[in-house]
Amino acid sequence: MMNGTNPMDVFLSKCRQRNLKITPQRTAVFSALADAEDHPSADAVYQKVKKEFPNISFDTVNRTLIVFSEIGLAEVVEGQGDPRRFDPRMENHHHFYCVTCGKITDFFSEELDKIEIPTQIEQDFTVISKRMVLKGYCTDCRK
Amino acid sequence: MMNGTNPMDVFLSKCRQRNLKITPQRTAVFSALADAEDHPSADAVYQKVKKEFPNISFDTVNRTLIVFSEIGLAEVVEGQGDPRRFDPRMENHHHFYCVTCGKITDFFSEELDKIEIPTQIEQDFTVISKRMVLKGYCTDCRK
DNA sequence: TTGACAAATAGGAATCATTCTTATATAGGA
DNA sequence: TCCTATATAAGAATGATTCCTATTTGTCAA
Ligand SMILES: [Mn+2]
Ligand SMILES: [Mn+2]
Ligand SMILES: [Zn+2]
Ligand SMILES: [Zn+2]
Repeated sequence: MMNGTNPMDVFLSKCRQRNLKITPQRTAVFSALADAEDHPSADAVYQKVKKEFPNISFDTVNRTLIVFSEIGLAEVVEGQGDPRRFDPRMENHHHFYCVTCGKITDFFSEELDKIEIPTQIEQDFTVISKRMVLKGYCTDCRK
Repeated sequence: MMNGTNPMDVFLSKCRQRNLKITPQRTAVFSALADAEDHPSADAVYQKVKKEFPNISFDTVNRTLIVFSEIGLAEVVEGQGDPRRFDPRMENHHHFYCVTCGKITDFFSEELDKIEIPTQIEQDFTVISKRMVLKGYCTDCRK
């Protein structure tokens, strides 16, 4: 049998691997996150999903997102003490963070990906991800 | 008249520049932060300062730290939706974040500092800082 | 040195995000 | 279809941060 590689198939197979039930709520949260381009907070995802499931609770959305981050369907990205923000994009990439509006913009750079981590760090720690985080003003916020 | 370059002198001159009153509380918060090596949260700084000023309020510490970050005496560093963490070290440097215990370890690398930001990003945004953020397990947390 | 006043503070309330608790509902295998 | 481990909704509890306001204080000009 063939296993597609579209996001929904990945979701289904990851859930089955982990014996996580495929509930309508979980599926809806996944779709909402997968579609998001804006590194949404749990509350932002909740607002989206609520349109389809008016009765869903914030707790379910939040818990589900954390589960996703645990099983490799999303990643929790760096914030500034703001609510957690979730990133559905699992490819290696980098972030620009606007200090005015808080928007996080993805960008890609093979150059940056190639960067060598200093030997000392590699020795002392087990590195599982690396990312360049830029801060500054986005197009909208610089006048 | 000579202007020292030790941290306390920098603090005093920045405050005077901005017409910020030099209060015992502000001074104590600065000292506590300047001594910290652990990217403390506002609450961590509060606990330290309280030993010297038992009556200081959390709000004063928190507000003061935010002021410091606004006038270039500290920087708010990336967290994970945890409370804000503050970094008194203003030299360009990089971070290793332990996903288990949350400890943030500084490291330096001229190599990383030299990295070129992609032209597209430079065009679209005004970049004010760049930092490599590594995630993984620290010495204590990897078994 | 003193007085005036803008700025800063303490303390507590309010807000906001997150996590916990528990009674109920349900997905998925037997 | 039935059973049971999981998942859910709802709301309480927690934790961090910010706001509010009466009071205090650093600074400067007289
Ligand atoms: Mn991203
Ligand atoms: Mn640092
Ligand atoms: Zn912006
Ligand atoms: Zn650790």
